Amino acid sequence: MFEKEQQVIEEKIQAYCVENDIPLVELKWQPIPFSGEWGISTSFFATAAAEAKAGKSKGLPVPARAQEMAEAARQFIGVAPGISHGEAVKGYLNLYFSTAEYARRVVDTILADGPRFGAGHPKHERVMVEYAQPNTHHSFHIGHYRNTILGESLARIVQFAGFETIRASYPGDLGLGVITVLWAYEKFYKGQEPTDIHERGQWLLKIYAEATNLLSEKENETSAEKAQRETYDGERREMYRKWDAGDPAVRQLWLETRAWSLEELRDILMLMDVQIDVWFYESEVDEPSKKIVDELIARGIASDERPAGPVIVKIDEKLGLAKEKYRVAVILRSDGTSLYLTKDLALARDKFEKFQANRSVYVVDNRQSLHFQQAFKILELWGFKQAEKCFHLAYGFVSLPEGAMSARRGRVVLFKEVYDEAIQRVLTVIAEKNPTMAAGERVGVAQKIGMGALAYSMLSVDNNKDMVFDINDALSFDGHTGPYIQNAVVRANSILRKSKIGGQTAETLGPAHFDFSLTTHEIELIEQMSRFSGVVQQAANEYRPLLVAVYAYDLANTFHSFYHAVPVLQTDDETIKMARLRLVASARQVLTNALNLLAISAPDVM
RNA sequence: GCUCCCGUAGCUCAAUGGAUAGAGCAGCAGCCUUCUAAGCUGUUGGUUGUGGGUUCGAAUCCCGCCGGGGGCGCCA
Repeated sequence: MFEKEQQVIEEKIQAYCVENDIPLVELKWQPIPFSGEWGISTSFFATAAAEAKAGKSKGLPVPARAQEMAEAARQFIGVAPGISHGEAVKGYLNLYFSTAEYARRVVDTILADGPRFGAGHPKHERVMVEYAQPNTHHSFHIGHYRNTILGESLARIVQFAGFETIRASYPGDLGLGVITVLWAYEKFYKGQEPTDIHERGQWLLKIYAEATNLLSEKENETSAEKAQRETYDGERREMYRKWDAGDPAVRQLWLETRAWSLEELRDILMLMDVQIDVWFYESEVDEPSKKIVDELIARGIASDERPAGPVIVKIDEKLGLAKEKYRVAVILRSDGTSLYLTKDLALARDKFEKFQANRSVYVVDNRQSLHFQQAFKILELWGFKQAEKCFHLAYGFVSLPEGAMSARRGRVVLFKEVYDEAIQRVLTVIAEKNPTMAAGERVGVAQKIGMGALAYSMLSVDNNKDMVFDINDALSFDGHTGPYIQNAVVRANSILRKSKIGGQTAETLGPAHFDFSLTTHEIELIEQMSRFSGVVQQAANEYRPLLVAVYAYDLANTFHSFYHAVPVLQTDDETIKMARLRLVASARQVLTNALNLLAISAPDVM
């Protein structure tokens, strides 16, 4: 936020080094990492080490020489604009800001920029983020939720950082699993249909689990049971064949039941405040993907082993690798039908060519790492330049305390169940903690808090870590949680609500003066808020919503401490009161902006 | 066999080459006639799985080993 001042100082340090024949390596600035102190610092270790290597050192150990340089640089810089004083400590040069001036500038900027505070400059680059890829004919479970909240948060962060952003969903509407549901529905449940959107979606999952059970080989099964099972399987295969041949009745049934799943999905996305820009369906890239296979065969990249075997790409061999790494990938079944991998080839191309993406991020769990490595390598072999702009953002999969989730066995935790439970639990807490809250307001508040708790529990764990979903942890409202951060916003609100002065609010009152003795709580608050845009950029560059989640918590923590220790409305001095009111309004704004990047909104009261 | 991910306080997790490895939960001791106690303050708790290496400096990078999980020719 203070680029100009920083640049002036950098130039001075560079001048100092030139004058003294010091090979300056880098100037990496970081905030002074001590709470309640405000400024920037840089170390001289790298430069001192470089000097020693170049044989220019005077025989001093690196740390001592770094300290010497820091001290000399401090003296050389002397008086710099915006800097109150400097100090050289343990090889670091610490420069402290002129508090009053910066405090005012930070607060004024936040209140002027409002919801845009922290946003990056336009990057003139378009990023497509693909997430929310549940299979149809199943129901949306808590693993899909991790995927979706991660993708949505990433999309918001990338967009806020200044990239043009396209949100893409890719439901799996094809394959044996889907056909299994169609078969069982037609055979056992035809004509039935629950009316509620969620009941209907969940019912399909139940049918799937039942059907899988009927079709699985049992231990000690009798010959009659075996015959029964094989008959069923034959019927299912026949259903698949009909689908592939475009049989109107089967296609009609497929579209109808698919719509049930998609309606449920859209309803959940609405609850999550997710708006998808582009819907891809596996069924739509099915045909185009087969054409790519033909081309790969024609160009000798793929080997066609039909009819005895499938169409394969021997990736390691093509790359001339000695050890097996990308293996052999099957890109077309021997019967000519496409696979998941086949379709991803066509989809990748469409993303860049039809939607003019410059980068393509796939938010998919880490069990599919090999799949994407293969897909990207095949694209590369095919000569598709943008293959290098494809990035698989892998995240650890979600399991349950009793083991992995399994749709087949019906052992899943559905998102909707957790959502309903969340609201019930929050309503209980409201009844206990805020009994005066208006009845009509409670459900809306409960939704925000419940969703905040859930979202934060997912986003506050780094994406590459596997996670065991425990509903009690996920719906905790104390400590390191979403509601803790929401509560900071609510407390700020409460102060501001009571602060109205002649119809004016803290935002509309003019600039406040901070030239009084600030407490460490105030300094820390201002320091953290000034770092927000840097956090956004880093999170966008590294595709890591976690960084924003951590930031939001730290800021809320600082605000809670401030709230407890520093009086605002009870301050007698009007100047200080104004300044603090604007500080509170700023904190509320930055917290709100950060929460928004996590797809969390704070209620007005809680 | 090959390959990917993980291992940090009793538990769940931060810190990804820099200053004193930090939070939450659990435990202990305090704080509501004072802007919302879903909060605040204090405190207990660490040989960062292990052995080497690189570096002025390693939880972080490299190699080996141990432990856990995932993936590997016609599932998605």
